[in-house]
Amino acid sequence: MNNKFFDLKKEKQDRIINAALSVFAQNGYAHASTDEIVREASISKGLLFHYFVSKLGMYQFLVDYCVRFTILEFKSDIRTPSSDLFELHRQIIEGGIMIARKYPWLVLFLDSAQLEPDPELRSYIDEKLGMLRECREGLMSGVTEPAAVLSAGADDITLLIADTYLTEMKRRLIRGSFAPDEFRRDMCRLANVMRQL
Amino acid sequence: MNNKFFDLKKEKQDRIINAALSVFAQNGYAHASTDEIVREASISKGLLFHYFVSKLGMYQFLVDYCVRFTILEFKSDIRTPSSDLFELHRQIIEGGIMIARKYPWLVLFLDSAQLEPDPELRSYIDEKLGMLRECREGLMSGVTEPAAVLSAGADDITLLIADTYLTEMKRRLIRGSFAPDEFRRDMCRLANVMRQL
Amino acid sequence: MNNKFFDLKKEKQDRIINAALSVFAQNGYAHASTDEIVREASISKGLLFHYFVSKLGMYQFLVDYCVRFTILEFKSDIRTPSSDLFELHRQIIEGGIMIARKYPWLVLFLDSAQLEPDPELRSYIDEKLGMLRECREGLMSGVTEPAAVLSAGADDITLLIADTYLTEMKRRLIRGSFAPDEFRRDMCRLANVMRQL
Amino acid sequence: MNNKFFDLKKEKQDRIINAALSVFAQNGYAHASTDEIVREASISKGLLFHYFVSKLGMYQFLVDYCVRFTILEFKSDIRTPSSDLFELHRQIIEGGIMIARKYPWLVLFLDSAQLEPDPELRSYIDEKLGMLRECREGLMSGVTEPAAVLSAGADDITLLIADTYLTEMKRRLIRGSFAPDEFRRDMCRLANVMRQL
DNA sequence: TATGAATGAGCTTTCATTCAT
DNA sequence: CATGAATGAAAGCTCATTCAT
Repeated sequence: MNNKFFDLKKEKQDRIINAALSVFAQNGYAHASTDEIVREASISKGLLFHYFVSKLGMYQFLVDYCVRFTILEFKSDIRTPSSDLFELHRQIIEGGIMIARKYPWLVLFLDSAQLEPDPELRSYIDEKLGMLRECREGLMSGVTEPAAVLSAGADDITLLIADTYLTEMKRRLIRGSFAPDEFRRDMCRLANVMRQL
Repeated sequence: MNNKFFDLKKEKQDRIINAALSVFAQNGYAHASTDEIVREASISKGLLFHYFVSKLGMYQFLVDYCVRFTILEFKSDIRTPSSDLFELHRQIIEGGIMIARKYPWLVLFLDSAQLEPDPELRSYIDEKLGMLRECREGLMSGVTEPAAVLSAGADDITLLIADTYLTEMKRRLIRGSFAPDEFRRDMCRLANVMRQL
Repeated sequence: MNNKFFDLKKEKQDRIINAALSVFAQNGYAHASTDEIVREASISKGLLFHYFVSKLGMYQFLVDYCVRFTILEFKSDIRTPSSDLFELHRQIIEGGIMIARKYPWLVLFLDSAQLEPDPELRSYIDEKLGMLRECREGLMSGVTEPAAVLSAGADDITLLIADTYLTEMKRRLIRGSFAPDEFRRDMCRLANVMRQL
Repeated sequence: MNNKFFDLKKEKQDRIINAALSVFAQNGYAHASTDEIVREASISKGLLFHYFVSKLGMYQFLVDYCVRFTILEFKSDIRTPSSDLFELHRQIIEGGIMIARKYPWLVLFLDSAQLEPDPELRSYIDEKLGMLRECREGLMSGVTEPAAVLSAGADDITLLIADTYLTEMKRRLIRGSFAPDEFRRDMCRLANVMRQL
C-alpha cells in the first residue's frame, strides 16, 4: 500500500476504513465490491487503487490495521486486567465498545476474516489473528477467581459471552440500530446475569 | 439435480465429483469456476448444467453426497468402535484413508464447507454437517479408556489429532504428493507418539 | 425436410405438429425451445432433427402445412360461399372450428407468424400468408348484402369479428379451457348480436 | 439507465445509438447481440452496461428516445401542416429524410418494434408508439383536399405511401446503398405519380 | 426408426483495474 | 491529489445440433 494514505485528513481515512470494513464484513472478500466501497466512502475508484494498489492489498491493510488497533486499545484501556473472570469480561466488553465507537464494523470484520476461504488470504490472516489470540490469552492467563467457576470451565463461559456479544452486535449493525451506549448497557446486564449463577 | 447422473458409468461420475470437490475445496464456492471443473473432469459445460442445473445445485449435491458417503463408510468400516481413545482414532484414520482413496478431496471439501460464508448455502451446509457431527459424537461417546488421559481432556487430544490430520492432508494434496498408504503410515506414527505421553 | 415424416402413424404426426404449433405460437420462433417441443410431443430430440433437419426447417414446414390445410378446409367446407356478409362469417367461423378440432393452435400460430421479426423467416412467411389472404379475399369478393352495412364498411365488420375470434381463442387455449363446441356457440352468439345492429 | 450517457460527446452518443438501432432493427430484440452492438459502436462491453444496465434497459431507452426525437422533428419541421393530402405527405417524407440523416435506422427500428413479440416489452412499446400515432393523426386531421381523393379513401393512399417508403428504405439500408438525397428524390417522384391518378 | 447424452459456441452480465484528464 | 469513463476477461448459463448406440 501507499503510505501517503496516512497523510489524508483523519476523517477521510476513517471514512474509507469504515466503508471497507462494512462491505467486507457483510459480503466476504470475494463478493465484496470495490464499487460499493467507494460509493460508501464517497471517494473515486481511482483513489482507492492509488492508495491500496489492489483489492487484495486493501484487505490485507485492513486486517493488519484492525489487529494493531485492537491490541493497542486493549493494552491502553485494560492497564490492570482483573483476576476475576467476570470483571475481566466487563473490561473487555468496555474495550470493544470503545473500538466500536470509532470503527463499528471492526469486530465483525475480524470475525468474518477467520472464516475467509480465499487461499490468497489465509496465511496472512492466520498470522495476524494469531497475534490477537496471544494478546487475549495473555489477559486470560491472569484469571484466578472465582475458583468455583474456573473448575467448571472458564473457556465455556468466555465462549458464551463472546458469541452472544458478536451475534447481538451483528444483528444491530445490519438493522442499522447499533448504538454503543445502549449496547454496553445490554451486554453488562447479560454478563451480570451469568455472574449470579 | 437430474437423477440420471447416477446412470452414468461409475468412473465418469467419480471423475466429475472429484473434479468438483478439488476445485470447490481449493477456491471456496464463490471463486470456484465451473470452467475449471469441466476442464478437470473432461466434460463439456453443457453436461454439468444438464445434471446439476446450477453451480449452487452442484455444490449442494456434493455436500449431501459427501456427508452420506462419509457416514456410510464409518458405519461399515468401524462396526465395533473401540472403547480406547487412541485405538478409536486409529480406526477413524483408517476410515478417512478409505474415503481418500476414492475421493481424495472429500475430507477437505467438507472442512472448507464449514467456513463457507455464502448465505445461500449456510443453512443447507449446517443441516448436513450436523448429521456428520452426530455420527462422530456417537463414536466418541463409547470411549472409556485410558482413564488417566480422559480426565486430562479427551477433546483436546481429538482436536490435536484431527487438526494435524487435516493440515497434513491438505499440504500433500496441494503439492500433489498425496499417497494414501504413505499418509496412513505417517498418521499412525504420529498417533502412537501421542499415546506414549 | 424428410418426407418420410408422412409415413409415420397419423396420430404421431399430429402429436408432433400440435406440440410445435403450441410452443411456437406461445413463444415466437426465436424463443421457442426444441426441448419443450420434444417434451410435449413425447419424442426424442434426435427424431425431430431427423425429420426436419433444423428448427428453421421445422418452422417453415409448419407455415406451409398450416396454410395448405386452412385453404383446403375452407375450399371443402365452404363450397358455396354466402353473399350475405354475416352468413359468410358464420361459415368462416365454422371452418375455423373444424380446423381447431384437429389443430387447436393452428390459427394462433399463423397469426403469430405475421409478427415474426426473424429476417430468415420473413420472406417465406409473407409468401405463404399471401396465398391465404388471396383465398380469404376470394370468399369476400362475392359479398353483396346487406347493402346498408356494406356501404358503412364491410372491412370494419370483418376486422371486428376476426379480432374478437382470435383474442377469445387465445385466452381459452392458454387457460387450457378451450372447447370447440362451446367456443362455436359463443362466437355465433356474438356474430348475431352484431347482425342485429 | 445512467443519465451520464448524455454527458458523452454527441458523436459518441450517436455512434452508440446508431449501432444499437441497426442491430435491433435487423434482428429483433431477442436475437440482437450486445456483442454486435459494441463492435459496431466501437465501445467496450462494460461501457454499454455501465450506461444502460441491461439489454432490456437499452431497448426501452431507444424506443423512448426515437419516439421523442421523431415527434420533435415533426413539430419543428412541419410547423404549418398542409391541408392537401399529397403536399402533407411530401412534408412528412421530408421530415423522415431529416431523421434518417442523423439516425438512418430509426424509422425501421420503430417499425420493427411494432412487431416485437417479447412480452416484457409489449406494454412499454405500445405506450410509446401510441404517442407517435396521436401525433400523426393530429397532422392528418387537418387534411381537406383534394375532395375527390378523400372520399375514395385517404387512409388507403397513406398506407400505400408509408409502406412503399418503409420497404424501399429497408432495402437500401440493408444493401448499404441508402443515400438520403437520392432517396428523397425517388420518394417524391413516386408520390407525384400517385397524385396524377 | 428412434434415442438422449454430449457438445461448445453463444448469450447477458459483472467487476477489478487502468489511465487520460 | 483526485476523478470516473473505459476496459475486457471471465463469470454462470442456454440451446440448436450431432452422433454413437
